[in-house]
Amino acid sequence: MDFDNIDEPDHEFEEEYIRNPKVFDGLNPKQVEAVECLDGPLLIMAGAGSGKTRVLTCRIANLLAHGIAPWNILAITFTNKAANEMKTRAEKMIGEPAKSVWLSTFHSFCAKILRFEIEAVKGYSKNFSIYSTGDSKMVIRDCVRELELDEKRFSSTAVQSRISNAKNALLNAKAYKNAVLMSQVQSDYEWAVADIYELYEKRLLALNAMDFDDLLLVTVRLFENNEDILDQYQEKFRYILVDEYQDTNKVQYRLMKLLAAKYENVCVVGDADQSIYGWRGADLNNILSFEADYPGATVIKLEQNYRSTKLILEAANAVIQNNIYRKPKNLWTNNPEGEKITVFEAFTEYYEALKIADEIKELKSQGIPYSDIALLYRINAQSRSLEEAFMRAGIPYVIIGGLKFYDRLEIKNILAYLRLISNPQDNMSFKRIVNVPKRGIGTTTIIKLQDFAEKHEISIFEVISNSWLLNQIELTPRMKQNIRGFASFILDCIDQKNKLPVDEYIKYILENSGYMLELKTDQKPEDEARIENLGEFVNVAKEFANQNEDATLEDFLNHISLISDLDVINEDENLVSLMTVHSAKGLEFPVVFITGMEEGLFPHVRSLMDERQLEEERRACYVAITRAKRKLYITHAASRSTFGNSKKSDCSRFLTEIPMAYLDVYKQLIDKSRATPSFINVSRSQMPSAVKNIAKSNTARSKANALSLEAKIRMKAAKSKSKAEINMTKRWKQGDRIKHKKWGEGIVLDVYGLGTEREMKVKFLEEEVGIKTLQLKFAPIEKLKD
DNA sequence: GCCAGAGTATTTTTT
DNA sequence: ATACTCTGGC
Repeated sequence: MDFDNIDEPDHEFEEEYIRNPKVFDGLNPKQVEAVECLDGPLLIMAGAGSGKTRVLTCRIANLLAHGIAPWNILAITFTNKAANEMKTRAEKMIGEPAKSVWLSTFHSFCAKILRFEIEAVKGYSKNFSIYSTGDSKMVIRDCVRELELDEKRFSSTAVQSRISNAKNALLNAKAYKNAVLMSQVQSDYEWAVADIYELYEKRLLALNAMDFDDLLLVTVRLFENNEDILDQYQEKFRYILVDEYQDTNKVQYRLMKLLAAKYENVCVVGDADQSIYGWRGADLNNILSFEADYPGATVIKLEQNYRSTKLILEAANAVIQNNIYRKPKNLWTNNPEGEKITVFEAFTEYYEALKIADEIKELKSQGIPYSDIALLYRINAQSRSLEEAFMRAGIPYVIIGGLKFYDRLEIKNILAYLRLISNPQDNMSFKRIVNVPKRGIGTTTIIKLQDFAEKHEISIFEVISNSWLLNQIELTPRMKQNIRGFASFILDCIDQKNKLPVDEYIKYILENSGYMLELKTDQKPEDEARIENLGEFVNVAKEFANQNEDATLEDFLNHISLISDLDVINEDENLVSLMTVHSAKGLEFPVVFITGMEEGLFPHVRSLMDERQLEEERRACYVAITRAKRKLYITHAASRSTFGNSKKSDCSRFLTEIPMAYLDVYKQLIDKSRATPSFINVSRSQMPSAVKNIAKSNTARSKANALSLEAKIRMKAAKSKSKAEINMTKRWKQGDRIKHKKWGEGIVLDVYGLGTEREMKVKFLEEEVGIKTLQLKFAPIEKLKD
């Protein structure tokens, strides 16, 4: 393989653009334009691999070069990974001042603001706890129980997602209740959810805790209700950059809108084709209506891809073209053509994994390091079979995301200690560790304490740390002794707080609580790993303490609550990376395997019913393909087992959307005598006669699939045509400018529905008209030229 | 209060 | 297939 020049960008830019060679070095004209445009609203439409991060980093550098103070710049990303990446790159380029730029995720940005300003929000104090999804589910479960609702019907997962959606749409419990009241279909389910939400909201407040969504929601409320505070931050963040803007939801949109309102120096970067977070409220309209939002905004398109080979990029384009709700664009590359995409079709996921492991060993022997290779899958559960095969083959790997750091029991426990110490109101944390290690304080006792605390509207910890209160409760003297022992330990810890560096402090807690001792003495098989993980946790704390010298316990908790995995990808370690397609966003690898390319898995079953969701799946597939720089593998299994029983599965429609000419297809042969599965090439060029028939049927099937898909699209078009209205024959798409007889000019935000039911959402320029939904068969509209 | 064994939901994607 | 919750006996 000859890819040596693949990372080298064009040097065609004009001399006059070069002011600061450091800032503009190696950028193409479009990129330079983006880096140069510092003032006013700016939308950068950055295709996959078009050097987006680089442009953002250079733009920050350029702001600094123009004398803008680093603390006046706010850069928001979606994941910690992206934030870290940009931080490192900025520091490399700019040095020390880069450290003073506020560069963080939406969530940690809000957490930071709230630690400063929370006093302005009624009911919260600055040592509030941040609850992960798991924590908040527990609170919800308690609420459901208290309301005596059916726990099966109102599972914490289902309710939590409803509440989360509501919060992402800027609805608090009261607003949600109103929305249910106003809606035509008032299901009893929604009513109950509204009740749960109300109680949940109340509970969190009493616990002095926020869930992830609250961080954003409360910050928005804070700014909305306190003009002076908002003004202060508008002044502070005079320059704002938002990455992955296509993934912002309503709350995030509002937050940015508020912060940018004064100076409008807001630069957003995104790619509508890479929007894959619709399920958590991401609203494509945010990016599509940016120009309408900020009249006079500059728009720059970055369409040159520096990442992938021509063939990979073409394959990605071929797939994404099947999306109907999409603005066409032209992503191109100067990179070499590259190798064909290799496709493996195995019998089962077991063989699929085995074959991949085999191939990776082969790549390794060709001199490709493990760290150049990534395995992508649609759902986390797929990682298991892959892991097994890797372990057997002795291939070192790392799973990115997935098993979350704070989801491990021992980490949850030590975090609960820290949270209780920091925020004694936090009853959830209290309950988690009051009997870890075993202190003889069981559920019955805890319920007694909790009932008493609730009756007097105080926290459980307040009850047990006060002998007089404790004596009001009927308990055996022995039990009281146990409880007092626990209380005095926590009080002692509170006393010690911030006297030691966090890592030392954690060690102190682990030793003196007796938790470590219990893990060491109990001969449970999993304890060894738990001790190791706790050791790792101490290391993380140490790292944190070293980097943030006078950081408090709260700062540490803040940091740790918002980190999903042990983010720091050890780049020096030579490991194959395993991750979901979603967590691969923003990353790139020389060699990529996309696994489980099957109908029902990718696209996932739950998206098959809805066209919009299916298109989101296709975008996810587009993201997956465009992660690959040089070599792409796509694998699928003819049968896959879920919940223990195996089911036949067809190859993914997305795979059939890639022209056969780009593919090199291998099928598994029936050969039970071998330990390793054997595969045979069935691509037309070198087809052995023995398998010709298989290959034929395979090709025929692909063609049939492709045909039927095309036919479907044509049918849709025909259907709309048959209704003869002028509007229906036109191809309306997002971003079109239109004129309405009554409401004047507007921008199409969304077109959906089929045939005569086809509708579109339009944002009209006239302020009081706002956003309307129009039925295409009736609406008196005409298209305006761009 | 504790534990073992039965019973059950779980699998979309993340901060 | 596995991880979590619930139950009943000690």
